[in-house]
Amino acid sequence: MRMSNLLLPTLREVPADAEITSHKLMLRAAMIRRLGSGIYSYLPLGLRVLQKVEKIIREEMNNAGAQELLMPALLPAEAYQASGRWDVFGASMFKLKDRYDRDYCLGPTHEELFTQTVIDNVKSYKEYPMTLYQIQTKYRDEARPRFGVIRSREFVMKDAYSFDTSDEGLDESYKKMYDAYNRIFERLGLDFTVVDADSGAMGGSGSQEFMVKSPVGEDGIAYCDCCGYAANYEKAECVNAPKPSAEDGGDMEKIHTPNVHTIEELVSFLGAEPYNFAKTIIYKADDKYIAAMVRGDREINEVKLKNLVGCTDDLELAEPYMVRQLTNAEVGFAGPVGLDIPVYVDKEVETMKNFIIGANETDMHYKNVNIGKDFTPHTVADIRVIEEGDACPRCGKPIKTALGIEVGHIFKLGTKYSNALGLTFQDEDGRSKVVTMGCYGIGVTRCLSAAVEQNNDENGIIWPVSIAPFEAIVIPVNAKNEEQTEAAEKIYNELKAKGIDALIDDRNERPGVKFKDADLIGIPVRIVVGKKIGEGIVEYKERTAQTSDEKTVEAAVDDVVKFVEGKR
RNA sequence: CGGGAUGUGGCUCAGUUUGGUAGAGCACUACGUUCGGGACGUAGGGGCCGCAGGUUCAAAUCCUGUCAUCCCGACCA
Repeated sequence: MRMSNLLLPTLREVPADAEITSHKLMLRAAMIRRLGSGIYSYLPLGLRVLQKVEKIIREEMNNAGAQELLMPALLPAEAYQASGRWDVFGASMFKLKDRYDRDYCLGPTHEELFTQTVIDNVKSYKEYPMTLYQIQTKYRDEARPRFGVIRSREFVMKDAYSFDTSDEGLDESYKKMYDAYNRIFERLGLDFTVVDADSGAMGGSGSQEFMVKSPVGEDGIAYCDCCGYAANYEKAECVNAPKPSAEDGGDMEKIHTPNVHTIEELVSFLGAEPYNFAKTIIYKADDKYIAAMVRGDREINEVKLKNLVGCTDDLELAEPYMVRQLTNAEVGFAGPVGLDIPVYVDKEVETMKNFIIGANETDMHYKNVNIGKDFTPHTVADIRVIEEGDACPRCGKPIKTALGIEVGHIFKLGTKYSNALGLTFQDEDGRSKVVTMGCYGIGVTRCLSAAVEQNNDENGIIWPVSIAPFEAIVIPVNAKNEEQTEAAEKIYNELKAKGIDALIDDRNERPGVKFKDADLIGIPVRIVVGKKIGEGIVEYKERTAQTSDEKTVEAAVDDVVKFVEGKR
């Protein structure tokens, strides 16, 4: 590609609406442009990267035996109504009507459609197992689009679905996808971690996420360097870490604690430690109210709690007026004693003796409280958020935590959708049996952001060769020097003849501008044709994170072409 | 959906407090000088100041409403 013909409006200044590095760089490098909140256009450079990512995904999916097809994005409501997700997705789904007032949506994910396709076209056990996939634009009306294409409302997703006649078959199909995903993200040049995950709204039994560790990640992950355990915060199992009890060992006693609402205030007022206190939070679960208790220095894991309670809508904090009504006190004094709603207690609280709780009375707490003696929990379970330094649930060593960008997620769905929609197959014995499913997603456009987020320096993007928009750029230093431009054209043509994605900066710009743009858009190899071309010598340089202290290397023209070839 | 902020040429922003003919830098066009890390000079083009009402002799500026965008939280590839 000739740079003089390329739509590449690079920006010197950072657009004001970009916050994180990858978003800023993708805008500056003219990969994307914003059209609305969470809606982006891909300019030629961005599209090239997108297509390279898609190509890698296709190759690995095809190698794993999956078949590509393409579904519509505009979907009649029926399929989603049948599975119940028309309501479950609710506000997150873009819904619209046609001229006859019929309901449609823009597809947020396609379990229903793939399931229906198999129902319509596959009958016999002989045709299983089968894995189908597509790379397609998805639509989700996100509550808060953010960070450029990391969380956008229109995005490209690779979604795959496996169909098996047995649980063992599902395990096998799942493993194939798991392996393919590892190869894909390795080829994309991402530094990623596979974590156990909650299966959330998708339903089903097991699920894992592919996380790119990054400070701008939206998910918390806990991992152990010793045994390799890794899990999303939502899922990470917690191990009790008992702390010393308060010394006072008498019976439960009500104490006056004026204007003490928070744990911190309580700590300084009573001279106790946060872990001597158990906090009680009132939640609204569907149309019911429940209470949840964790130790004072812990946080409630709402995903675990929601799964435990089994509510279908979102679990949310109870409204303040309801807290007042249920506890007969101002917010901040809730406790389990005398509370007329189910109390879910974190298992760590069971290790506590003589602790302090709210007394359901303004400005009052109880001390010397003990489970069993003073109140009875509805349920005791793991409902807290894991913390850095907690014991690893597998090997007991201290756990580490990080933030991650979720680039892939794989699920064992089981029979959730096949049951709901009626996907069965006829077995050898002529009986009708239910198909078991898996589903496997990759946020394709999100991968671009993740790659940029992980690979950049103060000068711009540093693309891994596998997904770089161009593999090499040829820069004649002086556009008006014929010897230089001719030599540059020759190298460019040789690179192209060898099938290398090459770019030539044939613009009549000063060298500084060309160098800055080449760095910004992150081309892996830069070839500069300058003054020494008379001696048959050009320079080349690799774009790496160590750009500043890496030397350019002089070489003969032919050697440079060979070098670029060797980088692939 | 709660909390905070911002809307002025393609991009970054000043001007709003205290109403009085719309500004700068970058980008763009032409010419000239330059040419190894985002050059310089001269001359140009481009904005109903988010939108709609209102107050006023006069509104980017004051008032009301509305829309949009971003950030912080609850949700997800």
